Formats: sequence, structure tokens, C-alpha cells
Amino acid sequence: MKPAIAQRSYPAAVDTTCRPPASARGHVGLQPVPRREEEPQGQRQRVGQHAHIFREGDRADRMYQLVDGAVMLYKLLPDGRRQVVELLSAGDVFGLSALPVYDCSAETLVACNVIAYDRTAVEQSPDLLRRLSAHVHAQLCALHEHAVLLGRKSALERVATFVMHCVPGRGGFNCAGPRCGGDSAVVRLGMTRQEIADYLGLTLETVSRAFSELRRRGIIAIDKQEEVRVHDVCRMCQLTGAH
Amino acid sequence: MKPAIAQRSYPAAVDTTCRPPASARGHVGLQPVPRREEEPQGQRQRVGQHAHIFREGDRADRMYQLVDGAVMLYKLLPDGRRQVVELLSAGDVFGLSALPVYDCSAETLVACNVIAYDRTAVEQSPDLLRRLSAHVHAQLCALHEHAVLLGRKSALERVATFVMHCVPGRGGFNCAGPRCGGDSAVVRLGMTRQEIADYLGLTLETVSRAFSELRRRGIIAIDKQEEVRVHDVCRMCQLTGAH
DNA sequence: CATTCGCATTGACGGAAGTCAATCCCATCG
DNA sequence: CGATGGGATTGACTTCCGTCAATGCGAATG
Repeated sequence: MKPAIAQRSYPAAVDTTCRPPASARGHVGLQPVPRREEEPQGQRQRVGQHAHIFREGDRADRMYQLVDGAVMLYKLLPDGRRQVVELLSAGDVFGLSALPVYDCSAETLVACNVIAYDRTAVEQSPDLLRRLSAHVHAQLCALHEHAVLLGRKSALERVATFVMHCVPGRGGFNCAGPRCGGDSAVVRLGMTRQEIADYLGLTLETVSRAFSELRRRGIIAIDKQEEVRVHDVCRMCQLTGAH
Repeated sequence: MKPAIAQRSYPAAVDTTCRPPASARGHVGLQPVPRREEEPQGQRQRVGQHAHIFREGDRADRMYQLVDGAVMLYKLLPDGRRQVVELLSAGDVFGLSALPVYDCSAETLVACNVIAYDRTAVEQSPDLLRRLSAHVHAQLCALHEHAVLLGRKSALERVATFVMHCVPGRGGFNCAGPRCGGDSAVVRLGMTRQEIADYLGLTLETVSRAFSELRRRGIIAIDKQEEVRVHDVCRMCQLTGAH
């Protein structure tokens, strides 16, 4: 009956609005920080690690831009399956919604600084809107790319893509640069296997096996569990399926 | 070696820019239509069925809004795997890109009317930008929802979700309305099994089997291959995984 | 009417990835 | 230092879905 695709499930959402359980780690971590004049109508805030900035179903009266750190946006199915729908880094915009409520939850992966804007203020400031739009368009492209990953890539390709995505110079999937030499790189993942799995549409076991397979092939070494040394960036790049 | 996930593949893209083959059905179908004054800086155009409006890798100097009809946006992997990343209907915006080239291809499913805007014109018209933003935000939510489908749903759930998405009154996944009575509905899919498969991250055989399974369970009847009669909308809704 | 062509359906089979469960590896802490 | 616990790894088994191939079906065409 229940699909075998269910993966490791999260505590079931309590009601039909898909609000995640309050038992999730971390809690409100928003701390107002003295207003900075560079951000005209926004309010700069500091958020602790593993804290929720908002949850699916909350009233969407504010939107955010990430100054530094990393945030993940995720959605839950009522039976507890989770999908991380976006990974955000500095500059990215989140909390936009066409509806009066947020369509997903936002949780920090590390301590972050964000700028919070009133939703109405954004709509009334053409300048602000234009600046944010550029970021939104980039995120649309990233979502398209991620749909390809989720819909068409094998587990190994997904993990390889994810690792490449974490390589500093080559972030954002544009790893087809002219000099794709066999140089190495060290990558900090900053996410647990479970979080990676929920981002890649896999289970944590499959993610772990993929890492082991990459290690077995001599493409990576796993130094400190969260730290991956990519021996041959070029070979890794070819495993992503995009080249 | 080659992942078993490769599915039925399309003619391999010719170069590293992932430009789809010119052999794809349909061709340039843009026909300028007399300027209408309701659309300040846009140019209204008619596009034939199965025509490409732009292709992945083309210079992204224009963006579009769909007036009526249906368009699909897709991306190709170099080995020919295809993923339809968005299905667009009236009002939706497409052709935005953070890069100077389009990140995906746009092909009409039926004859359409579109409004084409110069990219620069949009960026300089606050009013236009604001109006389009609302649609973009809705599309972001749709992409999030689709990521959940691709990452976490079974084949049957994917197909059920797709069919529900086509039910007129309940489009856009908001099928949890108060009166979810056992009423029936007739749905025009307007896509081949292969196109549906490429949208849902499946193969056409799996899509076909899912339809057969739904028929076997008495939930739908397939009248004219493209026309599905949903006997019990409520039961169908429960199969989507979202309820 | 018979042919053809594109698409859909169905079956048999295999493999990639999910499930369940045991073990391992650190980091933290009493 | 040993105990504890959260995460990661690995193995055995299962299953969903992809692959390959045969057949069906309706529309268009000669």
C-alpha cells in the first residue's frame, strides 16, 4: 500500500496545512541587530544554527535575503517524507510567495545573517524589486537544474553533482570551465547525510554508498566526515552527467 | 556503466551548450500580430503548435508571457535524457534568465498567443516588473511542489498528481477544497505519454502502467487516449500523496 | 479496403535504489 | 577513562521502475 519510495520519514505533520512538528531541532533564532543604513527598508537579523526562520503555512508577511551563511528550504508530505527544495547561499532571496502563507519551511544550516523586508515594502519599491528580481531569476535556473537532477540523474550522478556544487570556485553547476585540469579541491559539506539525501531525493544509505563508491574509485577521500577531498575535479565533473 | 536511469533518450545534443537537435518536431512558429494597446511595451505574437519559441543556449534577449495555450520548458542532458522543468499556462512568465542565454528550451504544446518583451525594457519598467513578479513567485511555488513530486513521490502518485493538476477547477495542486465530494471530471491531457513521462521523471511505459492501474482500480476511464474521465476526484486526490 | 505510421499498452526480466538491521566511528561528558 | 549517543557505514534482502520487445489501436493515406 504505502509506496516503497517513502524513505526514512519524519514525524508526521500534524494537520492538513503540512506544518512541520515543533519537535524539530532548533527554534526561533531571530535576533534583531542594529539597523544598518546600507539596507534601506530591510532589517538585518542574525539567526543561529539549525533554527527555523519560518515554517510552511505561516503567514508570509516578510521576505528575506541571505547575507551570509546557508539556509535550506524544505517541504513535507503529510506522511513525513521530506524534500529539500532549495539550498541558499549569500545573496539568495527567499520567503516570496504567491499565497498569503509560505509554501515551504526555511531552516538555517549554519549561523546566518539575513535581511528581512516587509512584503508590502518590497512591492512598493521598484528599486528593491529590481535588485531582488535578478536573484530570483538565478534561483529559477537553479530550480530547473535541480529538476533535471531529481528527474533524470542516477544516485551517483546526484551525489557527484552535489559535491561539485560545493566546490567553491565551481559552484552553481558551471564547472565546464576552460581549464578543467585534474586539480584537487577540499569541500565542506555542512550537511548531514540525511539532509543531503532529502535534497537529492535519495535515502541517507544511498548517499553514503555513493560516497563510498567515489572513494573506492579513488576520486575522493573523506577526511573528517563532513570534509571531502576531491582528488580529480575533472573526473568528478564527468560523473555529474552534465558533461 | 551507463546508468539504468537513462530512460528513453533523445538524439544526443550536438555540442556542449546542450542545444537540442534541429530535428525536433516543429520549428520557428512565431508570427507577429498587430500591436495591441493593452500591452504597453510587449509585442503580441501567435505561435503554432509544437513550435520552439527559444532553445537552451540561445541569446536571452527577450522574455515572454503566455496569454493562452500551453508551453513546456525542458532541459536536455548531453546523453539525450530530457526533463520537462515547467508546464506553463495563461499568465505564466518564461524566458527569464540570470545568464545571457536561456537555461532551457520552450516548446508549445498547442497553438499559443504570447507577449514578447525586450529584456531591457522589463528591467526599466517598474510597473511591468511588479506585475510579472507576482507570476514568477507563483511559479517558484510550483517548482517547489514539483521538486517534491520528483524527489519523493512514487510513479502512481506522480501520475495522480499530474491528472489532478489538469482538472480545471483544481489546478495548481490546491485540491484540498472544503467540498471534496466524489464528483467526477473530464480531463484533457494535451500531452503524449512521453511528454508526461519527461515531466514526471518517469518512462512512458511507467506512465502508461500507472494509467492502467488507475483504470483497473476504477478511479478513471480513458475515453479517447488524451481524454481521461476521473470518476472519483476525491479518491484520486488521496493518491497524490499530498492528502 | 489494406497499408502505414505514430503512439499506447502489456509482458518478461533485470538492476538501481529503498528497507531493515547490525556495526562502526567519533565527539561529548560524567 | 569508559559510557553514551548521534551520525555514518555496510550488508542482506526486497521492490519499484527502467529496459527490451511484442502487440494493439486509431488516424491518415493511397
